Amino acid sequence: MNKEIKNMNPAMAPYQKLLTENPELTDDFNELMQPLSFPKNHILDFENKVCKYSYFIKEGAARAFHFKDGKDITSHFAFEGEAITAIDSLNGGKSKYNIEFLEDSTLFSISYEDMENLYQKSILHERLGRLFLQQVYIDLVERVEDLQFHTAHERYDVLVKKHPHILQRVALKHISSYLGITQETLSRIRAI
Amino acid sequence: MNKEIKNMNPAMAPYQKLLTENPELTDDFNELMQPLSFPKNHILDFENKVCKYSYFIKEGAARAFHFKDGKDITSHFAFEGEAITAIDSLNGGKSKYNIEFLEDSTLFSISYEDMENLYQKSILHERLGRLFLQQVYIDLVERVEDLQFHTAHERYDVLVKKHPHILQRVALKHISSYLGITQETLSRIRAI
DNA sequence: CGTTAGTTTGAGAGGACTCAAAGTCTGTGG
DNA sequence: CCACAGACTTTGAGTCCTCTCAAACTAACG
Repeated sequence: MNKEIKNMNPAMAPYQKLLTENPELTDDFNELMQPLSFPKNHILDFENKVCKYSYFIKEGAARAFHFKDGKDITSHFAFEGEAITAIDSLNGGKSKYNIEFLEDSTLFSISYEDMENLYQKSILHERLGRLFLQQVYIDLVERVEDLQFHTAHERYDVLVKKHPHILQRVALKHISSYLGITQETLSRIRAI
Repeated sequence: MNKEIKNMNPAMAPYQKLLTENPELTDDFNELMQPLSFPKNHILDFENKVCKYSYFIKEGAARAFHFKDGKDITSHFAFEGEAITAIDSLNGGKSKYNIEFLEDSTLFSISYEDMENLYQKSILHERLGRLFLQQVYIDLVERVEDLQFHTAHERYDVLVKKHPHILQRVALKHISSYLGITQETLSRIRAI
């Protein structure tokens, strides 16, 4: 959550605006966050387990992935200032996801339980949660549309344009599954 | 919002639980909702306009769609008890979506502005918004995964299994674009 | 400097697309 | 109540994109 505060720009998302206007919110979060660090390639294995934490990347990079028919499929990337979790455990069930660190990373964790307690602290805390979810929801709608009607080539172009840093920091095999295509197809797209 | 209250089941989503336990929340929403009705085929045209309302279907059905390269693409269906809006206007910008009613429909509308005011009314109101978004986010994650690595045939099977009512009430040409495939391909899948 | 992970290249198969045409359904006016 | 027009769906033929399987090349790391 720290980084967003520094990035004050006119197109700031509503949740970022709320954070800049209420620094105590960040403080409250920080109080409950546990600092952690993991080396490159470390895996948090939540498959068939209940994940009880959200992770906020301070330095480094991570991906969420699962296996489908034996194939490794990446569903999410997170870099500095971004969050990652086994999202399907958010309302208490077992997850199918794992989280792998793509670089030596430092991060903070906060348990869903602490987060729920924090939400009860004030209406502003609840609002932060709501506005944050609103933003990630809108972002995800864009991703759905991207997957729904763009060709592999178009999806790659969108990624290059919107998230160029991913290309520079993530192995192509992970990017290909994130785009919903094979490594070979991605390689051929890039060759053009 | 009304229908959810009636549907009490053990796997109730957290936001539904909150509503059943706090009927006043529903009352507050209902107070601000405007009843509306539209005939089949009626279109709410928000393309390049700012949409300021959310709609909750009481009776009937609707879809959100937009045009890509001249083609009509459905991104969302809503039936009794479900919500629909031009989602990309949620933080104030112009939309690319339209909403079409697929049956004669009665519904309620509530403006984003009223909704924001309602959220300020109490922490429970905020919480309802947060939990609702949490649920639709989780649902959307499933849809992303579905699009990301299932074949056209698998996506159709998922739809049949998870949302059989859609098949019975919506024209196949809309279902095909929702699945990200052509009408012809959908027809051939169904023929098997 | 060898081993392994990651990426590229090649050939062939299959799925989904486009364009075109033929059925089928639905609603409206006579 | 029937007939017709327009919308919707199915079927067909050919093409292109993406996949799989296989092998070669390249980079990273101990």
